[in-house]
Amino acid sequence: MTTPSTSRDRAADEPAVYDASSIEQKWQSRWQEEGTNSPDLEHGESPYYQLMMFPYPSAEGLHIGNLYAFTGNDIQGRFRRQQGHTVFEPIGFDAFGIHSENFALKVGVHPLELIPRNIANFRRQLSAAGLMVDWSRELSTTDPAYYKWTQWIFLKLYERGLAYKKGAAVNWCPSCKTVLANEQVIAGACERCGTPVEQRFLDQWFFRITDYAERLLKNLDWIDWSDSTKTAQRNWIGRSEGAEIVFGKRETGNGKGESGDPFPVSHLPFPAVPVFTTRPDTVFGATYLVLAPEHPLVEQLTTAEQRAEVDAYRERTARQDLVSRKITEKEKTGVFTGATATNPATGEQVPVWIADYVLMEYGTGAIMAVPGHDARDFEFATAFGLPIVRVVAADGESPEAPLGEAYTGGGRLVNSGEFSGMTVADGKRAITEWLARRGAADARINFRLHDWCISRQRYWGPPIPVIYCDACGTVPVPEQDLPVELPYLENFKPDDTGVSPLARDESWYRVLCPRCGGLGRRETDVSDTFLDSAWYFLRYPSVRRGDVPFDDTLTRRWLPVDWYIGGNEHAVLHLLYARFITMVLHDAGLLPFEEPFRKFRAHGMIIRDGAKMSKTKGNVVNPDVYIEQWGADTFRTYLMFLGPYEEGGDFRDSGISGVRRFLERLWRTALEATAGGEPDEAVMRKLHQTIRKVTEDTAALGYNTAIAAMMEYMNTLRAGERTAHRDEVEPLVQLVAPYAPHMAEELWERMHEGLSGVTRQRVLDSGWPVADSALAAEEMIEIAVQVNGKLRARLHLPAGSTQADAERAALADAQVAKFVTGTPKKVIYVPGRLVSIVV
RNA sequence: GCCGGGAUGGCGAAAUCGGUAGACGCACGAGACUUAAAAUCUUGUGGGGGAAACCCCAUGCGGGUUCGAGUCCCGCUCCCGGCACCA
Repeated sequence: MTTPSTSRDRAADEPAVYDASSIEQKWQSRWQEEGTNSPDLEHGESPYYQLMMFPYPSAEGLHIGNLYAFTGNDIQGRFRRQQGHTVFEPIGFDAFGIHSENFALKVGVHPLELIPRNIANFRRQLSAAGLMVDWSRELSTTDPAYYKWTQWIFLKLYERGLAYKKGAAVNWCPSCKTVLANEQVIAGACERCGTPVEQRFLDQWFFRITDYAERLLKNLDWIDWSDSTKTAQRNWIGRSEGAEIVFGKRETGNGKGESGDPFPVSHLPFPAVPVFTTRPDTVFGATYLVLAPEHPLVEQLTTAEQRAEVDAYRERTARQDLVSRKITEKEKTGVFTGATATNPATGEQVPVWIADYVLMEYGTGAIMAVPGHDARDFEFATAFGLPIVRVVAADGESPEAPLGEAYTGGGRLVNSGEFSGMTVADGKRAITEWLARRGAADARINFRLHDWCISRQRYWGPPIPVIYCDACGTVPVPEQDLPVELPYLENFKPDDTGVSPLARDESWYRVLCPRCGGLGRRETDVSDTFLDSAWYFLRYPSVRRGDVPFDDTLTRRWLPVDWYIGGNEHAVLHLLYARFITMVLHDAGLLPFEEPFRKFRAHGMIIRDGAKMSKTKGNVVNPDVYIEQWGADTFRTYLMFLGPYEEGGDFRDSGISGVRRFLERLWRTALEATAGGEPDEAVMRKLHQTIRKVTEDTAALGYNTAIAAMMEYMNTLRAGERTAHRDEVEPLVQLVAPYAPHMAEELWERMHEGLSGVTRQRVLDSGWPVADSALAAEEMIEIAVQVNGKLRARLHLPAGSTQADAERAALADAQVAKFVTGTPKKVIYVPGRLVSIVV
């Protein structure tokens, strides 16, 4: 072995120029050659599944928001790996869906051609960013080997009675002749052509996610997720406790039926109308009823005189799109049906109206209107001259005090018979029980969560694996016949039939019934993209298995996901659906857990120069340009430095240079470091403080402050005329490795050049430095001295100083003495921090 | 309207079991090196007063609790994100 040349000699020979581009290319190809990022999933110790939300591979390429998410995720993964975990950081592409399809239509290229092209571009960009991604287990939702199992999941739900078909309203653009998602309806018009949107009823497949509402809500209490995400899910699930109250049920009864049974038509005009309310305590103030215009009872209730008006109103509502119907600011409209119903509390007859502010899909599709204590009802009652009665009064308020607006606050019941005087809470309970005893009410819990409509009358998605047979009805495609492959359609544009373009390919949809062998017809709708993404994390570890969706052993070993990072824009839909599907598979005995993600954190949004990035503003950051100019290491580190990861940050070009300077200083300092002599004690103290801070902050996503701490340490290292000792620098290279992985590897290699044994070791597998609290401890501490709360002096005392020492030193200080006359009234001591003197 | 999150120097931001406000970085000023520029290095930088030592003011606005408040409480304003006639 030759005499090891020190880095210093080397630095003297050739100038240590930091060439980011060549270093990054070198390490990216090494990682690929050495399989660095493909962990041994069967045997690797201490598995750690670090997951990021997979991207939709758009034609524009990687968005800065994606890269921000991925970098933060990658740093966490690398950090865990250095701490000794076997880290699995997979990637895939969410490439089905309307988004891709619309884009393909726009540019006139088939998605089958377009998507692989986009994915290739994404691969290039993601590699250039230096992500520790396991490319050997990449997946795409559009791959038949993947969506075979998406279809299989549909079958599992179908088997369990959780998939069903029913008619449902959709937005329909009569000009584009297609179904629109709610997001595609802008102010009641089609976002593309501006034509007013109508409602249509189509048969659609639904998943019974509402069966899981209670559980989806309950588990939120214990899963370790961002609070903002949990709150969003809670609101979305929208649990409401209340009662279903029946209006119009005859007290004496006719000997048949429990509460809620609609009376036969012959009983006109008193059919029973069940309503849902969260305020059963206000039933004495219910002065009229309102039904959704499409409520089935409207037909029976409407009197001959009102028929024309009611029909006209219903028709008008039906023409309206689903979005603008739900606009709050809109003026209230409605029509009287001519019928009245009995208020079960007062026994009075109240008029029954229909109005579009009542929605058929929530509760019973009918409400008891309490204009005195509900803002919407108040508005309606005012518009149509309906009676307004006060049944709740705030403490000290007169029961007869007039209501200028709906009073929705608490207080005591008034004008409510024997219940007057009760609090709102007691009244709720008591009145519900009272009505229940008479068969006119039931306590009830309602959710605003609706069943998940998974049907899409589109082309670019996995065909729903169902066959319709005249003899057998709906027949699921047998498992062994999966996948039902999406056929190549030259023309995949949606048309005016309102059914999927797949319905044009007769050779595809004409099949034999798997049950009876007779003539059958495939379902021509495809499933929602959100179904593709509701289970992809289960597939990653088992992506090489063709025979099962997910391997048992691998799943037990790697799932649930240890840490999931993604945007809060998916707080409700994707994250809720993923939880739901996991629960269903758990209930089917296919998964040993019911929550898919142990830990979820939402990253923040990244804006630019104080404004949201958008193509129209022309302030979109193209990662390629920045990586080319500054290098991936600088770009990554800068992205993480601009603000707290969970809050996002403001991207400004001017800030990048500071990060680049920091890395260059590190580069020079490391290569100039000497192995001779001893490290400096004060520097080592700072080093151990830095290790502690970077470790804590990195683990808690405090990337910006972790970077600041490393910069601070770099300033310490470079203070004065000295050359750093390699023991002072090596741990810093390890700390910076998750942030600037290429440079760290290069430095690590150069610093160990000529040394045997460790030469082959990569910084990624070199471990994570451990802070030594003894070495980190300060010898001297600074104590602030306040007099009457104002800072008057700073004392430097030995670390072991007692309260008495500190007080003595404080009072002895000249500056302090100026403000302390006589004996202090009180002295407060905060150990190691301050002395507060009150005079 | 409801639910989250936020407001701190010229700018991005630190600091929240209440305890030295502005770490780190950008930008800017001064200096060193250079024929010069760039790069690099040193140094200064919240506002006001003062020759200085120091003093006063300052974390969106108005109150409060406290020896002490960016942090806690009450009442507002504005910004961002989400949901939105859910009874």
